[in-house]
Amino acid sequence: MSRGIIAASTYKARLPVPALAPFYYLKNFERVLSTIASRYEDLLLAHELRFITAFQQAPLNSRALLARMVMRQGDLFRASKIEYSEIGETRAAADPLIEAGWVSDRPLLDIKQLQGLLTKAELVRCLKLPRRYADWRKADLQAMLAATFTERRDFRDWCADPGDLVYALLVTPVCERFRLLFFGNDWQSWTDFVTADLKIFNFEKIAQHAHSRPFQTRAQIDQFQRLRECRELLLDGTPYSELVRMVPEAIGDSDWLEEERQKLIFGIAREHERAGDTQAALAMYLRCTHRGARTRAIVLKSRARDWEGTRALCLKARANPASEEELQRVRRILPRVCLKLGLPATSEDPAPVIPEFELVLDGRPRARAVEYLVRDHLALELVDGDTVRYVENGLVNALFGLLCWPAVFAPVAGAFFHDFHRAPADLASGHFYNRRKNDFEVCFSHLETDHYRKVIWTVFKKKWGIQSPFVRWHSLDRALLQWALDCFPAAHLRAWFEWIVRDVRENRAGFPDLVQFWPAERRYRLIEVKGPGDRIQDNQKRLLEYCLAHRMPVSVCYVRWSQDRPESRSADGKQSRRIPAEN
DNA sequence: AGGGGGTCTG
DNA sequence: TTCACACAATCTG
DNA sequence: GATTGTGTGTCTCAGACCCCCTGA
Ligand SMILES: [Mn+2]
Ligand SMILES: [Mn+2]
Repeated sequence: MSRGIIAASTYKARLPVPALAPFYYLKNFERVLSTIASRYEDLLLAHELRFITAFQQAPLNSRALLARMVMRQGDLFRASKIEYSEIGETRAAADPLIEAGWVSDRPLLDIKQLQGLLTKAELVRCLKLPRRYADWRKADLQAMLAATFTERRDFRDWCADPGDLVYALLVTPVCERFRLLFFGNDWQSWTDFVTADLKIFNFEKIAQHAHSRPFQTRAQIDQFQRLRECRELLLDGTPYSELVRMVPEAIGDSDWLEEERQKLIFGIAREHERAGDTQAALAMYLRCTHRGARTRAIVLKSRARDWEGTRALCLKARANPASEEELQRVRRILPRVCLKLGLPATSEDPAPVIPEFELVLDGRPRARAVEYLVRDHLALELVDGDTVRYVENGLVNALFGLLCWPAVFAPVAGAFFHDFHRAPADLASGHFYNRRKNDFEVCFSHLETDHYRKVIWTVFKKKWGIQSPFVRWHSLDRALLQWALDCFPAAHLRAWFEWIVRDVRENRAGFPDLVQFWPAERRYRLIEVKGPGDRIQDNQKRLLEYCLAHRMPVSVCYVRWSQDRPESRSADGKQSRRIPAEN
């Protein structure tokens, strides 16, 4: 084989790989540092300030290397994998950031760290192992090597490769804290800069003056980190007595931190419950303000056969329900409890009857999601099969997100911290709607005239592709939107939207699987598909009942496979409630 | 050699 | 920091 | 029937790369 052929066969045609500008990471890290320095001027500790100052005074290449390491995953990097354009071509003989101990260019690596840096083939070559080890599975190789090599060595002492070295990032604690100060959470990372700059994700632009800082005091920062530790301990199955002592005291000066704290307490109570320690769980639930805590307390009390206590809690919950779910569960539990106590069951309106019909389909079960089969079956008889769509929550959420775009991204204090928000920070907080009531009123008022169609189309075109918690762009197209605007009455839109803002977290999900449009008649219906063995979920039931109360055309389609025997479901009185599949 | 799963990349 | 589904196990009346 | 918990498939940004498996 000639060299040319080898070269041609090993050459990988590189599709347009996005390239980052020279010193890309440095520029962004400097932006971050100056943001943090000015925003947290009053809160930074001496060693954090010292780091910032030392960084800013270091020479270009030195800064670029550190910035590159901070903003990428991991804390060990092979020099040969870092492009010159990222950090510059030459390195100073004496690097002040290395001398200060922020970075090391000769870290001692154990065999496992070395293995993380090299492929299996490279590892075998570097360690001068017999060629046959390259055929071992990597896990076996790792076990064998761990037993053979127990010492830590500099990379250049492990490998005879003179051209390469390894850098280690040693300031991880400070950088992790800066990440927290910048993003206000611990799930976002510096890679958001990259994905945003490459236009992989587009974020709504929030005016700088509307940005706030997530932490107002040093104590809040410490409390957040404490909560994070507790969450990790909880996952590790730490003894609860120890864990409970770790939980911070009530946080009076930050709503969202206190909510995080309550969420942690709820999680700990949940673990108590699972471990069978009902007493402790109940006590924690009763003191916990996290959504759902009171519901759990009701369940535990009724399980303990404390009927009086259960009833008292139920009545309290019914008078002031924390959520639709709580109300639903109280409605189910309270009659049973009253029965136990010999009290007359409080009269409730009977649950509305959800229209349903049955569809008998051929074909193998499980071949494809049953929703698609029903969609295609319904589409068969239509001129335009596209008018039946499998949308689930996507469509109504998108309409809501488009009409209410200005409210969702309203510059509320404490909602936006940086340029990478998919949603305001308090979206799921329970205060979300109240803090934007006026903005939502403006948006909803468009529904009183035909104006809302224009508003939705305008936002659709103007904001296309921008991340939103309610709009998933790839599941939207113009035809779908057009039919939705033609066929959904404004009153129905308003009812759905009010349902969503009532409890964003809980009520944005549960919409039926399919939507069918009759554009000529400006008519629609929603269909929840249920395969055999699938029953209506609680949140679907709540939404369907709400829709029925607003006289919307919703129904449930029960699917039966043609080779199966008819279910008893169709044998009893329910048959009469069926509505035909057509119309 | 080729496919699938997982991870990293920009 | 998904959501919905399929299925199993358990308890209750 | 109610309830809870489990696993799974779907979504993730697409493509390159690594590792492992299968089967000629
Ligand atoms: Mn569904
Ligand atoms: Mn369904």
